[in-house]
Amino acid sequence: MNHWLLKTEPSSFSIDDLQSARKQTTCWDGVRNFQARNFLKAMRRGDQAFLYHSSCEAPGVMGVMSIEREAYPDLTAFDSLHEHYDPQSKRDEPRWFMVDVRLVKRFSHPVTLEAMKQHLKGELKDMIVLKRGNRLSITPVTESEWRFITALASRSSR
DNA sequence: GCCAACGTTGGC
DNA sequence: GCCAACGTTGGC
Repeated sequence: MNHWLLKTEPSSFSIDDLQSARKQTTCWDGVRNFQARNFLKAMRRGDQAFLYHSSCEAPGVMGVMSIEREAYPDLTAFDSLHEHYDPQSKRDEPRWFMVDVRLVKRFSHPVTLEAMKQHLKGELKDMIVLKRGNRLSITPVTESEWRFITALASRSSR
């Protein structure tokens, strides 16, 4: 099983939105970056992913999701009225993909970016999302990073 | 609102 | 294939 981190701006889609979604499941659409897309396509059913809030007051990991459906064509790319429309993505040759995710656990105490930065020289020194200038909306998370962050979340909720 | 960092585009 | 210009991301 692999682990991932998926960014979202809470002003457009937040963990609240996922929690109130039917079956607490949604399609993760709108990814328009090739590297991120390739990670999307590498996801397997049962993989787990952090839900990360970016561009907000307190950026950080808000909870855990599971991959419910593996990559399939992102339909919003075909819709000329959609803000994520991409005329270069064709139905018979899709350029962009999405997966379905389900909320598994909402942290009672999110692991903030600030908290993660405390470990920049330790356990999280290689974490992609913490690297300067990082803009990738989907990144792999190593097994040890995953364990460390979930431990932080349970520790701070005591 | 600012600005550094980065990916993409397009002219050559 | 290079690279400048441009648009976007995201922390602060």
